Amino acid sequence: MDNGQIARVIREVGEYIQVDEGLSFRARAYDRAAETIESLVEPLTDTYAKGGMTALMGIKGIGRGLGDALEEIITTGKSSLHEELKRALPIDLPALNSVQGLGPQKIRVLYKELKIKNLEDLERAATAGQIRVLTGFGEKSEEKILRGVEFLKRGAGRMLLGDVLPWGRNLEKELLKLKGVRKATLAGSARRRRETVGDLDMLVVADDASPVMDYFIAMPDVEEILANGPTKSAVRLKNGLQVDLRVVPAESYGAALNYFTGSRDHNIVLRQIAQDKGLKLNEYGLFHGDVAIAGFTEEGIYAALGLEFVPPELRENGGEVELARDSALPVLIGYSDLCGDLQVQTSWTDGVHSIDEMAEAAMAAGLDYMVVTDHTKRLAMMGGLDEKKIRLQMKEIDAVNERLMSAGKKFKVLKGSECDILKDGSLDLPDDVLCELDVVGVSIHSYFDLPRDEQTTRVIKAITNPHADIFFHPTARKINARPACDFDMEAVLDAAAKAGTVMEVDAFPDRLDLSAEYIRMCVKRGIKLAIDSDAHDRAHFSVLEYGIAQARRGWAQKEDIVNAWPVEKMLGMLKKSA
DNA sequence: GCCGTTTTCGGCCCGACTGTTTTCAGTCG
Repeated sequence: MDNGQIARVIREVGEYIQVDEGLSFRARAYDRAAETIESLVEPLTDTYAKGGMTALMGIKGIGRGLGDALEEIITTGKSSLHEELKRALPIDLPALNSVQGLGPQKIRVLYKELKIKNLEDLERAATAGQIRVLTGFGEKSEEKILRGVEFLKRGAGRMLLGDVLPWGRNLEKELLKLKGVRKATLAGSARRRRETVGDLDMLVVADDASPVMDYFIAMPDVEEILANGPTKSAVRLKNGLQVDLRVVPAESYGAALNYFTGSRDHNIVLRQIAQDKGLKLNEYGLFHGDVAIAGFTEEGIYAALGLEFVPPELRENGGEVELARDSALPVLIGYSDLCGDLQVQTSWTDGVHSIDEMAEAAMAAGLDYMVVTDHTKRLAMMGGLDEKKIRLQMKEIDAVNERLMSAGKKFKVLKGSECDILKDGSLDLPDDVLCELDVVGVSIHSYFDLPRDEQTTRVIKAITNPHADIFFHPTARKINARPACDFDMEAVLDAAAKAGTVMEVDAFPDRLDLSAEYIRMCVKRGIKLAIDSDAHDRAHFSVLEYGIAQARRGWAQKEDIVNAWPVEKMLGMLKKSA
């Protein structure tokens, strides 16, 4: 069992307890433990294998009781407490909990009074008007439940950051045009640049909140108004995205921004620190008694808590607060630090534009070099390049560079390949061709679901090939569409470290591959990374921003990223196989 | 259920909005 699965069991136990006895501190302890387990880098099974119960209880928030429960889950694969709670309360709790407006108390009443166990029961009872007569419910809550079930049936889940961030930025601009609006800032998980977001949180400073609210709930994209109060409103857009808006006074802007950026766990730790200092932190400021001692800016909040400013991308309670206390946070790779792009497709295969056009676009994006990495022959339907064609392309690249030079441009186009990894881990181009290339990327486009051992062997063989410089989009996942290839990442990273192979952070919004967790593992091992656009169109260089965000979430610094370096230094870092 | 440079007991993050109530519990973030 991985940490995510273990955390899910623990969280569910907490939720059953909540239905059973209300929001007790016992229930909260399970919930917090689940959060903690999710944020752990090391697999809990390894922790237990190495240090047993003592190691489990060494984790903050895990004591005797939760330690016992975890030990049972790790050794037997299930939890008797979990089973027992499910027997006593035979309901599909995760499903019912996912209905907006339904929480543990209402779920309990629905089960006790109407024997509602799942979404089907819920919808039937609501349609039959049985819910409105229960105490604590009414006509409106019954309608809300029906809308909630309807929404779930449409299956809208978390959306890609790349799909919603542009919309959020546009909303910032529109709000700033309104009279009396002084600030409009996107907060929440979008500001932390999570790869997917469940909703958008917009924070506004305005002299008068009501025109802001009027504009917000009347936007053309709004399908449903979920809440509309004097300082806080929430809407659901036609595409299913929920957007929350909050208006605060200027003196609270920093505190509110911090509060609404989260994450929840990061905030809880900050509040505990405030409490330890005899202070109180909320979205209006940091208070000593009734006196605000910070609140205008986020920087002021952190400073008053004795902490270094924590970049939003790090605020996941993954050890950042402890380092901030020691002023020891890493200096993250910056959003304008990239000098080159090591994965670019052209019209030679499945890209839209010519090498010249892509070079122009890369220059316009502020880059000094790019590597042309078209697909290889196994991808026949994309016109993958064989030995002959790639040699022709190399000549074309020489010609492009000559044209650039004679035009007085410093920009350089490098010769490369996105060389297919075959089923047995060998590469799709012969050694003598690979030798002539500046940068060889290797990647998986087939046999995604080999058995774990076989996939691990395949990947290690490919990336330890003396010609393989970079492992492109390593897990080959597509967010919300295709799961990651199953291989032993620890073993692969050990092999990469030994062979000097660079790991890629593919910046495309539906890939973002590696994930932040794996990036952090690379950083810890000293493995170098490349942040690439995987551009198939000249407009795609803009996605580099998402790759940089992902690298920042993985704690990467400029020296970890090879394409944040000048071209000679970057090339010097690659394998000397040519 | 967890935790402790005051504590092994008595705390545990905090506030807005809704709907159902007639002063507030439940939900959400």
